[in-house]
Amino acid sequence: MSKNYSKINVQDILDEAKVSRSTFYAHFQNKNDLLHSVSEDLFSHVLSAKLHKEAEHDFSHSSAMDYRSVLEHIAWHFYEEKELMKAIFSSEVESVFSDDLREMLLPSFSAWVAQKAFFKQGVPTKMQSCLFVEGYIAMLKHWTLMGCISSPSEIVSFFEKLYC
Amino acid sequence: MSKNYSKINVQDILDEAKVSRSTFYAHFQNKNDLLHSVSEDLFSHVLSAKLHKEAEHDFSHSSAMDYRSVLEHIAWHFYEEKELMKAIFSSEVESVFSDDLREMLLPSFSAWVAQKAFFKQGVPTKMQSCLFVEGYIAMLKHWTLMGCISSPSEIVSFFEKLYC
DNA sequence: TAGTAATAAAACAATATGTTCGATAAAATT
DNA sequence: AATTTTATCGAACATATTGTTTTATTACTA
Repeated sequence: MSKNYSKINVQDILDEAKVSRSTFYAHFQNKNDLLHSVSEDLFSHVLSAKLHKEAEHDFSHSSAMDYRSVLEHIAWHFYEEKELMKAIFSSEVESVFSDDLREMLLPSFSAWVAQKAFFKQGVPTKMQSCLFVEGYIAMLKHWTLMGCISSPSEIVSFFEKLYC
Repeated sequence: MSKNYSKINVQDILDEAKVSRSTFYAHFQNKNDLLHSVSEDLFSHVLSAKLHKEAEHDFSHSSAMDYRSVLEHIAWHFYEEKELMKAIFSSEVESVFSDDLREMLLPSFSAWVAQKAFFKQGVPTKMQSCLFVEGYIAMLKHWTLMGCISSPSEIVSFFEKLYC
């Protein structure tokens, strides 16, 4: 954690993971590719139709259309991996990760805006979806960088107070 | 504008600007340094104490504490340089530029939150400042990438409707 | 145990970054 | 007008990073 994250190269990752250069490139095309697979691991199941019971937290009874459950679910994953999330958000790969996150979240937020869960009169719908997504990502980032002081549930409450 | 902006290197900039390698490095330390100076050019005067009359738009009578004037003033600059802004927001240097913008805006937003211009009960003050800044940057980015369809004044109205 | 898959180490090519130096042209100073 | 200072250029150079390839070795598995 001591080095400037914006200057980490492939070799640093290899040294840290004690993996050889050739092995790395057998599995990933490049640095970003590695990050995408981390995103995948983190979020592949979050927005899937059936949210099954998990050891740490139970979201099995919530519908995918229930924005509060979804947002809290995501926040829980950040909480569970807070060291990794902090490292990612502090680094230059932050933008790639945020892109993945944005892509995953936008369809849901669009639906929530359309269903008036979030909606503000007189502002273009598409703009609202985009900005609410950005807002939630910004909130996760700020929360993570501050050391995840509040609980995931409080984070969603803050979000509601700010944007609803 | 045809090339993928996320993969522009120093040589591309030199070719485009018809400037030699050695001349570039005589003026800038690296690619980011160039971008910082672009940011500087764009915003150095925006939050300065005396806003003087400009040809295109007159903000000379607005106080620096008047958030609406400041936000609209910034939006005007984006509007005037919309092609450049779009290029920047489409590229990998976007995060560096956004950092500059954030750094410039945060003190003002902190003040506005403290003065209750924006303020939401029950949310940490620091979090509010950060998220309002991010929100405004996200709005400028979205607006720019969509081709600056609305006017700067409307943008600020949208912002107020979403966040006040 | 024999065969398959994963990893390692090292050499390699390709690309990008940043520096240095001597020559040339433009601008400013006297 | 002559001189000095400044800005630019082109080219060569060192260095760092990326990604590929090859061969050898380890570890799993049928």
